[in-house]
Amino acid sequence: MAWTEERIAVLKAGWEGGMTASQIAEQLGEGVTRNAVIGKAHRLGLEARPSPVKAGDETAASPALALPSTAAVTSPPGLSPAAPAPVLAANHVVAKPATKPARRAGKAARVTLLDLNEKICKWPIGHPGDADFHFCGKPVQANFPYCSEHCAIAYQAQLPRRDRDRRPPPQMPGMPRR
DNA sequence: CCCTGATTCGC
DNA sequence: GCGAATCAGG
Repeated sequence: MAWTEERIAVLKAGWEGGMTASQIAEQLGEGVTRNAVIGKAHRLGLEARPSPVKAGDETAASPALALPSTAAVTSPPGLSPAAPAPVLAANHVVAKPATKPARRAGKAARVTLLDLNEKICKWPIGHPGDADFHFCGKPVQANFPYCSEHCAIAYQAQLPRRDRDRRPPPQMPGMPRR
C-alpha cells in the first residue's frame, strides 16, 4: 500500500503523539507492520523517540515524552496555517472494529482515529487521552484536511500588520488546559 | 516470550 | 522508497 498523504499524517500524528509503532501500524490497517511504520518514520526524518535499546543513551537526560508540537497534517500549497495544525493524539486507541469501518451505527458515534480518511474533517475535539476525545468528522473542504469551519480557523491569509486582527486567536481544541 | 525502536539491505 | 529480517534492550 502506498504512503498517501493521509496515511503519512496518521503516522506522524501517532509517532509524535507517542503511540508505539505497533499501535500506529494497527491504525493504518491490517497487514501494516510496525517495521513499515518505523521504516517510514525514519525516512520521513521523524525519529528521536526513546528506544528501549538506545535507552541508556548517555546524554539522555529524560525521555521527555513532550507533548506533540507540530503539524500532523500538511498545509495546502499557498496558505500558511495561522495556527499550527492540531496534532492528533496518543493513547486514545480504540478497540478495533470487528466489522469493517462501514457506516458506524446511526448513533452519534465518536469519530476516532480509525475513522479518519480524506473525506472527513480531522479537527480534534476535546483532549487527547480523554475518553470522549474525537474528531470533527464533517465533510472536508475539497483538498483540505478540515471542514470549512475549521479550515477558517487553521488557515488564515497573512494580512498587513495594520489590518491584523489583534484579538486572541480562537482556542484550539486539543490543547493543554490552562 | 512478550514488547520496544534501530538498522540493514534486497527488492 | 519500501519493509522484512535482524539486532539489541526492557
